[in-house]
Amino acid sequence: MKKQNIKMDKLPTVRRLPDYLFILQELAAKGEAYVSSSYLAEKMGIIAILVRKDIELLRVTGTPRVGYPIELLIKRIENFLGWEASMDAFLFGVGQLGNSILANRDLMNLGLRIVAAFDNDPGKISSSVHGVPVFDISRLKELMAKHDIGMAILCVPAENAQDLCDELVACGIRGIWNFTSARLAVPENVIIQKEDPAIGYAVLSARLTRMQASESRQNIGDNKRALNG
Amino acid sequence: MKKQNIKMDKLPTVRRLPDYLFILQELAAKGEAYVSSSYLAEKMGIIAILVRKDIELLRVTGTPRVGYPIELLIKRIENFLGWEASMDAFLFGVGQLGNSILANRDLMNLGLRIVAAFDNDPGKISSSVHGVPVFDISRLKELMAKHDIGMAILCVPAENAQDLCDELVACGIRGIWNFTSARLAVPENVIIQKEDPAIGYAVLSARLTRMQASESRQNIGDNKRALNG
DNA sequence: TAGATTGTTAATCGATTAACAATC
DNA sequence: TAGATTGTTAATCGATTAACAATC
Repeated sequence: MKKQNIKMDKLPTVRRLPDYLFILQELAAKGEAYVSSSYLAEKMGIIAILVRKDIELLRVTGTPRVGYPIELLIKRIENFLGWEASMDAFLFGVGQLGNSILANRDLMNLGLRIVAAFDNDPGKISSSVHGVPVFDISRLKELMAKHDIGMAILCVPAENAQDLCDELVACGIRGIWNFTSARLAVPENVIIQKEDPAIGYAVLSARLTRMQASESRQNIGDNKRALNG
Repeated sequence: MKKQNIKMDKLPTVRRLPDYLFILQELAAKGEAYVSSSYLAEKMGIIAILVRKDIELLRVTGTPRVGYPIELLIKRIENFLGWEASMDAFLFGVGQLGNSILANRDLMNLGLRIVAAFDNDPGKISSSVHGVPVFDISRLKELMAKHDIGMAILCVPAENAQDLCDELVACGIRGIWNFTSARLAVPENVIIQKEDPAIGYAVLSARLTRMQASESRQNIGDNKRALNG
């Protein structure tokens, strides 16, 4: 049971790919065939050379003065992410958070198919929440055998997360998308992706704090200038 | 209107701080006074020297053979993130996602106080959702004047996000936590933190794909060895 | 041809890791 | 004193950025 899985190569690029994909799909829908690195850069808020480097990684070559072929870019991004085929998933914990993930159309559009949800509250067992059947957690093994499940989405209370995780690992799950605040320990061959709102909150807080500090420094500077002037 | 705000310095460290904080608070609750870098490293799944570098950035010094003072670490992390005081926020869009954020106790514990929520559906206006009053969006300006709001949390449909964002900027908001899939354009002095589940999904997908590929390569290797043997 | 845009090679920058001296 | 752990300095690594040649 290790806490850390193998490091992902090219992580910054991978993190940008969904955004590229979204922009490219918009262009494709408008009937565009080619896109320049500078166009993508402007849309993404990054610089063009970085876009070209990302595209180089996707092994797509462009044409000077024309740009890069949009359909091929889309195909290569999907290939890079393993998104050519849709992925079947189970979701655990049909509370507020679980519900909001079941309702998320964006993830569906990216090929995530939540084929069943689980809860241990008998009141939540039902034939369908956002079109997904909800089962008692006791039926996990039975239903795992019936589906080819690529990942489990965890939205249960943090205190139940490790136990559930162990059960999932025992059932042979390879990917866990962890929306709980629990730090899960898993074997090396299981991949965990933790989704922690505290991180985004921390980054935003830190930037706001820095900005306010720099503004008040500037104000002091302004006052000084005013006094000097 | 620029899409990109100024780059955050020391972003990788900032992203680790909430996790440190959580571990340190657990230790403090158990009555511990000191912690070693190797203990923190093991809990976080990183190496000890990286922990020491992060702590160096927090300007906390330790004692050889004893470790680092836990209370001071906590204080310095909170200071670094601007978390000494709680932050008042408005939340926009009381759908599934908005509800799940209103229900999130972890964020409350980090000092985020959502003092009001807004929606344009009359059916959702109520005196309290998870203890937070829900107002019609028309009352935004009036209520902005009454509170010292540090950030806005956006959970509205993506197609309404830019309009709302413009209105918030006009009201003087400085920080926007964007849970919609919209790419928002704001002036340079407004900070946006986008929370995009597609990124986590992409990283997990990519790692699963890589792992499967390396495993099947290994199997081929095994077969070859078997054939050769 | 002229000019825009890609592709390549090198430089820079920042984060991580290593080595080891200092210190309790 | 011996040994564990911090603190410092340097090395490495990977991502970003710059410069410019190649190409349509």
